[in-house]
Amino acid sequence: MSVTLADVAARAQVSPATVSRVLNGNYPVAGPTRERVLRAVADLDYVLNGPASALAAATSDLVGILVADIADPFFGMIAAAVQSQIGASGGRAGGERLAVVCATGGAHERELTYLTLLQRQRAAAVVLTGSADENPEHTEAVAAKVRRLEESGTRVVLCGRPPLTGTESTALPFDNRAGSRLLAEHLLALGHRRIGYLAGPEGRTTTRHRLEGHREALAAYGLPDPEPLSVHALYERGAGYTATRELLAREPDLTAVAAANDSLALGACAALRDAGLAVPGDVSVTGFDDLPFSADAVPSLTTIHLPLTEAGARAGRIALGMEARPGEVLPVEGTLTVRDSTGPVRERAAARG
Amino acid sequence: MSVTLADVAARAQVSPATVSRVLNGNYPVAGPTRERVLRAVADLDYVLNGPASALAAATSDLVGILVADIADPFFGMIAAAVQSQIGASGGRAGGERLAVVCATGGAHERELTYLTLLQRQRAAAVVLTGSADENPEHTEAVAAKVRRLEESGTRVVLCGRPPLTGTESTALPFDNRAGSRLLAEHLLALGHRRIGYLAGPEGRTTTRHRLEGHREALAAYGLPDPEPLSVHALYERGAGYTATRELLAREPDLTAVAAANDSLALGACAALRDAGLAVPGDVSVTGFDDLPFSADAVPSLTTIHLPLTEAGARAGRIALGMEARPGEVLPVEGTLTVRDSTGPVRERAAARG
DNA sequence: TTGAAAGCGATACCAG
DNA sequence: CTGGTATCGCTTTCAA
Repeated sequence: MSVTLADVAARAQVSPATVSRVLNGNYPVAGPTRERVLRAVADLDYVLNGPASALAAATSDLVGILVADIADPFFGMIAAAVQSQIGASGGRAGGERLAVVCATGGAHERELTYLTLLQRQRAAAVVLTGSADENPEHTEAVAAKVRRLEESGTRVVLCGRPPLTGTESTALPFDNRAGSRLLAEHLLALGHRRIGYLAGPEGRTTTRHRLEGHREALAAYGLPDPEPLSVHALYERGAGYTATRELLAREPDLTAVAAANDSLALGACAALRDAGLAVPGDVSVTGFDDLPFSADAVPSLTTIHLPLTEAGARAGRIALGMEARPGEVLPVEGTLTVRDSTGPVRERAAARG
Repeated sequence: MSVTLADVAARAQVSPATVSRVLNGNYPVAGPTRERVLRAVADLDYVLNGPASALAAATSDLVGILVADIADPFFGMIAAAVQSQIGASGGRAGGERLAVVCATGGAHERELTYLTLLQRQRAAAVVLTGSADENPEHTEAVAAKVRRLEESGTRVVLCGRPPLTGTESTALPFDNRAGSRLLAEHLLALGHRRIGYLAGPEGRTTTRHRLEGHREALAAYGLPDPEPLSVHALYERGAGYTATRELLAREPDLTAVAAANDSLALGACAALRDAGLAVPGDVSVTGFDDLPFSADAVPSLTTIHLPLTEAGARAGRIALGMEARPGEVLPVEGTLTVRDSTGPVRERAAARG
């Protein structure tokens, strides 16, 4: 079969224990001995057996990252940042840790399934990203699973997600409510009064918080509850497209559309274009997440800058046990970034003419 | 400690062997016995120990996916498709397999590092995506690593990447040359003659193949070699921005810009806008990858439709050993999709006026 | 600083 | 169809 630690030990004329110590670098080993071992490792082209060491050490080098959708750059950026930290250094066996990225599709059930799978792998840490399902039963089911993971030594981090009470997990929540409020205030300050709102899917924390922020801003301007101007849709471009067409059919005199995330905003742009409405000027579109490409798609864009990379990197460090105490909550604040002016309100009829 | 298979066996009054058989479902077990075991598993809330079974079985439930950049939807779509297959069914222990996504940043060195890490994990399969480094030494180093992985039972799939000779890996290459040629032909047919070209980073297979296709098209029209109108840049939006500004400064009379991938195209759009050139009409921009959001960013877009989802799904199935014979090459053809008209050539001066 | 040896928890072969 | 058990390769006390 393949080369084992014993083979290396034999060649270096030391005991397996010593080889293990050299490889893990967690025990003192004399210089010359160390050299000899490393040479043997190189000579034999030896690669440690991960499962075997994980079994013996009762922990692995894997870090799980749960996201709703890998193809969505919102999660991609977070995952990349987490990985840049966990791959950077540390880890057992002088090695790097590997990121297991799991796409839940926002389905609660798959979230639990993946947590079990990661528990099975004895993952060193798990990072849960994005919005959480608000169903109390589901929340409790996740909390229970998290507790079990923690009992078996897995560190849990919540990134862009509310804290999970009764667990030791560290939370890095985003201030979605304030961000959304600022976004709406921006449109209101420009004079918009009939603002369509693309809310996310129902029953998710981000959806509710962002919608609440939006409402607060309108209320402060003495405007009626925006309920009739809001549509719920999945956080996907296609859903944003459909929802916007629906909104336009229902409320033809909108002057602006605010979206709860950038994917929805992109869909809105496409829908407006197909409806014969030019995007900058005629109807303003605002996104939320401030993804790099969004500014190209939505030339007059106002977004809330969520420091995804920073948050992901922090999550990664916490996952490695380099920061934070158990159960700590470290809010990640959003910053309003006006990418470009959304311009003055125009009469749709005129612009269309 | 935690519940083990032996505990389950005791509670179900069967041997550990039987529990293992029930859990893996790969040996016949009598109905009633099976029931009893499953009940015990549920009662004890038992979760299989992944490392232990991987050690005993000499293979794990992990599938590695190497990508250049997780935050790039090009790779995100492929990774999502691979995952949809491998998570769907099969796998040991009636369970699903987990995807380990590794971001190499296009760096050859990290590619080898990750392959070693996956070898250490005894990954069931590895999917290498995207362009390959053309340096012969590097190619040989990767091939050697792949051979070693294959020797230890890991299946290797190359998705959107050229075949690796001397290995048993299955390749699903894209026809980059033909795609790029079609793209340039499209612009030429519209009357463009001074076409800027944003090539990818030097020394990568996709860069070369796409550039060759571009050149072939120009040559067929009797145009000079486009060398002076080409700029190499990393496959990133920021690099596309910089490269386009550079190109515009050097060649002020361009009427179109073709980009070797969509990230570059997005950067080009931003650069043109900042340079005071409107995007549709004044200068045409073409992307390559046909990512969902690109059409929003580049309203007059022509792209080569690369069936990323289909290719990823096939890669996933092959990784599970459900398709293809060792060493097989299954080309994935691109299809020219004209998303929208890039419109007639206009005099830049006029458009600017 | 190094070695010997007892597990870690499942798998799969060999019997029955 | 089920049970006993050697084995997988490494980690980590405990001694020396």
